[in-house]
Amino acid sequence: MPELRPGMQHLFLRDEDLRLGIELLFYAYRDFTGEPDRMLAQIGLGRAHHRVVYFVGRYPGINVGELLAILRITKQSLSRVLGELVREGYIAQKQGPVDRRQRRLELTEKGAELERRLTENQRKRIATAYRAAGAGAVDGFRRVMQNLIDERDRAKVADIDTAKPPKPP
Amino acid sequence: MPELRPGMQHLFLRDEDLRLGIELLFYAYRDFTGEPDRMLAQIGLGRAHHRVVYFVGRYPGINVGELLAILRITKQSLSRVLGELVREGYIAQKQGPVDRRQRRLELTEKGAELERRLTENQRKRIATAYRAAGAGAVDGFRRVMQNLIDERDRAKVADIDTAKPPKPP
DNA sequence: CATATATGTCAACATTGCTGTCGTATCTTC
DNA sequence: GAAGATACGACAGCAATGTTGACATATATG
Repeated sequence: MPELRPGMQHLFLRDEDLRLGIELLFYAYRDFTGEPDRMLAQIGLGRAHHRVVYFVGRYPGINVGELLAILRITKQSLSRVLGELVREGYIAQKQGPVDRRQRRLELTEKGAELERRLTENQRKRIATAYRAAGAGAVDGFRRVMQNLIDERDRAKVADIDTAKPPKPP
Repeated sequence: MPELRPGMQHLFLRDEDLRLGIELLFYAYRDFTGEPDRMLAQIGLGRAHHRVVYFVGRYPGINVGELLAILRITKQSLSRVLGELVREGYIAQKQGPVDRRQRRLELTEKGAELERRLTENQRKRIATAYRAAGAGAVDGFRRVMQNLIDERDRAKVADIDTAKPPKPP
């Protein structure tokens, strides 16, 4: 490593350094989603359902448009998944209090329980990795990940220091 | 942050800290794959093709079984994607020199060119994020990501310091 | 009232995973 | 050399999740 001063602009990056980053993302994501996927399969749901349940739990009262902006899928794709979750009693819809065209989404008790089961797994994986890597590493992890995200969504993922309340964008 | 000493075992992790990690992985992966996906769509290929082309480029002469172990998909799934890549001249197969049941895979010139175009995009995104986050952050990023990966595959992603030659597992 | 916005819906299609089954070539072992 | 294991390929069918395109309805806004 040429230097260790953070903020340095002249980082010397070999092809191998960059490929390592690419591969870390591939393997980490593969394993991060593996176990929840298996749990979901047992109740006839998929990863897409997890995403919806996760973000509805994260931002209670979020509306469909905001969810679409986070997931970056078409409303038709979301509609199918969301419809199933509503029909099966995981998610409840309420008319928007100010704009009545909106559907504000919330987890039911059943939905909250599913979300806990699924996310608990990922929470544990993260916690284990954080502890194994150490607090200093966690900060670096966050900084790099933030910068991997498209600039327009970077603020959406609140940094721990600026600790914003979990509000929809 | 309670401490900054790496290797610390008593990291205090709030639910919010862990959710941030979960979300960073979601958003980063979403954006990391976005642009290559769009490029692939234009030539009638998908993300699965990118993965295959990437790892064949990374490990020239890799055989089917090794590729399956990396991708963690069934051979039937791989077969479809790999077959297309071979038929369309992106990948060449050679009989294994010692075990003739094996197919050793290699990129053709056309395949190497595709791999360059696709991966160049991700390489740039990584490089930009590394530079924005600083060299110290890069090290932390790697440590956390390594620990997110299933233990049995952790060695597969060589750490930069232990810099193993790119050899198939 | 006119227009824009938020959402839902129907239909058709592509990609990428899965299971199950069978076949062939080749290696290994007794 | 025969028997069994292994590496790979192929066919069939299915499910999840994404896409486009078109159209409908309710509500907000000017």
